[in-house]
Amino acid sequence: MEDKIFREFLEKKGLKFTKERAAVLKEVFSNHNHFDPDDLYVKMKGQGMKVSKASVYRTLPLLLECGLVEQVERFDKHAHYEHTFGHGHHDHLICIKCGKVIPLFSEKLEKLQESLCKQEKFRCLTHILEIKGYCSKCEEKGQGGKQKRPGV
Amino acid sequence: MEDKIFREFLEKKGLKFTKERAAVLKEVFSNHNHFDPDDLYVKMKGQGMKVSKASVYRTLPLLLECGLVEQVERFDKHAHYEHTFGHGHHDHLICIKCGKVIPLFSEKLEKLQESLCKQEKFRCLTHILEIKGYCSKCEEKGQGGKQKRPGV
DNA sequence: TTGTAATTGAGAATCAATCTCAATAGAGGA
DNA sequence: TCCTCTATTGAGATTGATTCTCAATTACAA
Ligand SMILES: [Mn+2]
Ligand SMILES: [Mn+2]
Ligand SMILES: [Zn+2]
Ligand SMILES: [Zn+2]
Repeated sequence: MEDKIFREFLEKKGLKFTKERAAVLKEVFSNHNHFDPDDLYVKMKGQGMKVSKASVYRTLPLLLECGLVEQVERFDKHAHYEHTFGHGHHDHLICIKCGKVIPLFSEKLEKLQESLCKQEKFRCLTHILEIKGYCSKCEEKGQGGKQKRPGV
Repeated sequence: MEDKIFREFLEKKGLKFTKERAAVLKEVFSNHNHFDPDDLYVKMKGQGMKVSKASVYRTLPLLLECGLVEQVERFDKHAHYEHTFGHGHHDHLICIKCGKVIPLFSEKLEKLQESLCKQEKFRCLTHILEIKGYCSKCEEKGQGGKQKRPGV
């Protein structure tokens, strides 16, 4: 399914559905975790797949452009992604103590954003909402100890 | 005012309110624009102020920690900030064609986020909401032409 | 004044991301 | 099939923001 979408997207742009691009796509959709480009590259190499780092870095923006993946939690120094096809768009609650990422979706929230954009005559295409704080576990344990993700 | 806040914050941490830190603070509050660390450094140098890049990069996280500045629009490759003291928190609409950044604040939106967090038993501290699309001007001009900010 | 710890700046180091470029692959045409 | 043209690839070099290192300096309190 995502193959079809990607293939058609590439065709429309006069680009080819090569095995390297197919491999990246496949890996991206192999599970539902968030990932960063290097993770992906290492994992593919580990499985004996044939790709270069350059191809990974070149393919991800294409997947982004055709809407198969979205970027998430860029408070780290490098980009993170997740595939979105087959899921819906969602936002993220991020625990600054343990690093846990909790997906959040609210129709009401989405609608409200849309209506606010309309008021500004702004045509909204995408958005990123990241809420940072303490997850229930870390909250009850108290906030002592070292943050896993300082500077947030 | 912001001097007082910063000074007390530093004191509480056993850090000193040095002239370098004071200079960065002053520059950050000299106007209401968004900025990035290098801009700030160059501007300070241009005015003959005495700072190093290292001090700028060291001071900004402190200002972040004490709530005098917030980070915004990290879709560029480097960090951007704005001072928030004396303003309220607000979110941003970002035009992917011309790069314009439109501040947005909605009490309703903030409250809704809070209540969603409560449902998840998540203690929310901060959040970043960035909505990307076309501003009214770019929308009416049509979307032809090259994006100023590709990859968004 | 002296001791101690924090701070500073210059430059080196890091490291994600991008770019370069020669070698390849693939599609279509002759 | 053979040729040509263009897109693609990977290895490695390069970039550029940020962080780190470390010797020199400063601030402060005893
Ligand atoms: Mn997610
Ligand atoms: Mn703003
Ligand atoms: Zn947690
Ligand atoms: Zn615009």
